[in-house]
Amino acid sequence: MGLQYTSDINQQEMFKTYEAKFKALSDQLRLKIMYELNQKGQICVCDLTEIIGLSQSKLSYHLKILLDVNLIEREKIGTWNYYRLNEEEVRGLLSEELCCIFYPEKK
Amino acid sequence: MGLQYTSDINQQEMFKTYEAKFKALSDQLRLKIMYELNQKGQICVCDLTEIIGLSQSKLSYHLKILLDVNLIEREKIGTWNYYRLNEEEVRGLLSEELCCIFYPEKK
DNA sequence: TCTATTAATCAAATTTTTTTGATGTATAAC
DNA sequence: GTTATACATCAAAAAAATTTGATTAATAGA
Repeated sequence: MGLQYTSDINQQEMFKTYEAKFKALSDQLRLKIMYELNQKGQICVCDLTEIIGLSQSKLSYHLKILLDVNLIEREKIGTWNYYRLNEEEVRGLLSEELCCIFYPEKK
Repeated sequence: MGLQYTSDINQQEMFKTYEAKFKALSDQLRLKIMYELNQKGQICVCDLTEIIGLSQSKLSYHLKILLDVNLIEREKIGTWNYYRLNEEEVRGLLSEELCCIFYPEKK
């Protein structure tokens, strides 16, 4: 069992949190990003622009949205920023059927 | 090449489908609607306006968005339209932790 | 040092969503 | 019939998200 959200304040906070997470997922480009991160495990921005065919600033914009709601993680290595899925977060949000957009098989 | 072409099309269709579903969920009011439908099982629009405190036209607008992506179902009984969750759909999309926004216990 | 590459961020323009109030249709109640 | 309630839908206004191009800063290599 998860946490109990009995008070209206907490409930409203909870809805706000999930609103942001679902909003982050409600975009084809960002779903494609999630998919590619899942496929490749970890990618730098420079490679993602080629794979997805987005301008760099557009990609940065969408990555930030996913990062802000904790669906993906960033690691800086020298000049490059590598991104990967936050699998725990994704598993807590999405059905096993989708996890982790779109997980090839159960672990 | 034809195969690849076809699979890209399907993938794009898939992303479009999930984009719409997540977009429907990416709103506090609609999450609250989902929550109340889950709590009450089935509600008519007239009661929902009071419970959620929305104008009727606004509520109809948001219900249609959820209905269009198959997350909720409608049944007309006399003058009233009753809405309820589409549990199968919700289970196929969301984690057990959330299902069905926010399912009280596992079945 | 000078130059190229990586990538975040900003402001302006554009596009999409949401809200609001009004209207229309159907059923029910008197 | 007349009136009230239920609810979908429309068009215009308001609000929010996205795109674009430019700028900036940091690192790496010649």
